[in-house]
Amino acid sequence: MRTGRPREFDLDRTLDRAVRVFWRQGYEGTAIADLTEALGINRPSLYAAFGNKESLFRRVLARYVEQRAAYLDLALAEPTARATVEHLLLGAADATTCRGEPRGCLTVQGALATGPDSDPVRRALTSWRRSGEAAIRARLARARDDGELPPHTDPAVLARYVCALIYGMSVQAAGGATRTQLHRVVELSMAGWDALVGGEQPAAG
Amino acid sequence: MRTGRPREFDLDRTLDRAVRVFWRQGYEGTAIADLTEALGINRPSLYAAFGNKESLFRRVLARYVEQRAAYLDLALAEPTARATVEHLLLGAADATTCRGEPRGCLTVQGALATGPDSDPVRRALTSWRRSGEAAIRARLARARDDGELPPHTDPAVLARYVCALIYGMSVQAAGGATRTQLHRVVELSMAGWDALVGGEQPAAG
DNA sequence: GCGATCTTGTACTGATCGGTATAGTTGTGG
DNA sequence: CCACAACTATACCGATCAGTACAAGATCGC
Repeated sequence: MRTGRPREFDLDRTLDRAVRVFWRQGYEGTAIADLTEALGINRPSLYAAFGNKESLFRRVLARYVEQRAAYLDLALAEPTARATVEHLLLGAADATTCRGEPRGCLTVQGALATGPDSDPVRRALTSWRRSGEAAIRARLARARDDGELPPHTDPAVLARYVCALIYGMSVQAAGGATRTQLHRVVELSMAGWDALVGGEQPAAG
Repeated sequence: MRTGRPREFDLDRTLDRAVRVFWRQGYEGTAIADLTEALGINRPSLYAAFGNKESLFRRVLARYVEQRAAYLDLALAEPTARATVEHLLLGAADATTCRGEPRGCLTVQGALATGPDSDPVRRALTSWRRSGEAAIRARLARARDDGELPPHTDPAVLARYVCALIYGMSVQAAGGATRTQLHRVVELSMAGWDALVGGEQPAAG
């Protein structure tokens, strides 16, 4: 049995609040004082529960990815490449424009350009984005191998194109773009997909 | 005639160095000590020449836009909407992947998510991006009115789509994407444009 | 109740933040 | 040669930074 004085705050609930602070202000723009105030706990409690600022941010990132970027895995599980891409774009548009939550994407705006001290955090975000791109590329490669996409398509280029749209919409969301506006961008992108890849059905023979 | 001891450093040359520091580290990630070291001047000289950190950043932004984002005006002056869009995308791909210079775009990564203290700077960048989008939208609206684009096209959506690609490529460049990789994305995007808008020629009827 | 163990709040650390006072230096105009 | 103006360099300001020492408070096993 765990002895000692019990913690007076809920770990997950507190972590969720920390997610929003880092999401809104970025890693370097967030001071420990901002966190203790938003979390309603004292400094030593924060350090005891989450370690230093960087390790807290990494836990925040993990929770953000698990909750807010869950659409990624769902999208990859879609039966077709087209559905995957549409799910990705719509998921990004929605996740970056949630009412009552910060605009944009933590993995983009959390630490895009930083001073040397924050380099490890910046690299962690970059690494996460790259792994996401790799997963999308693998999914598109499978679609091509299955004959769903034309054999001449380059999954790497396609994945980078899709991710560029996702990151770009995230930047626009951070700048105040509405969900409706981003949905229009997604519609346009999917129309382009259909025009380029050849409609909603694979080649009929 | 200007009397007094002459300045020992070149203003423009020093400003160019400041551009690179803010470009690489972002607004909040840049300390005055970083600047004085990179610029080779003392703290009071910096303040006398450029004012405080925020006003220096605004001058840096103006110079960056004038030099590194010059492709924007050139693109808008292209004779066709297609040439404009291609110029924009290629210009962004090139400007964010210059050898020997920071990767990405200052107007995106300079202050995408910040603490409250840096809010004015963040808003200034957002405002600049929005004005760029508006200019592109106006150019595309003109193309539609001239009959170059189908009458049902929505210039606002199209402009947001193009800007999303630009910002997205900028994020990817900041994450280490190469110029060649981004050029492939541009090629794909332009193929989509042609497939969607209907080829390189306006309707012949 | 007692000691062990953990969390709490307060108060503090050295370092760094943006910004400046001040004195010394180097030039120009008369 | 002198008075003045602008720049340079050092050294400093209060505030804030991330991180912690320490003592009081709370809960467990015994």
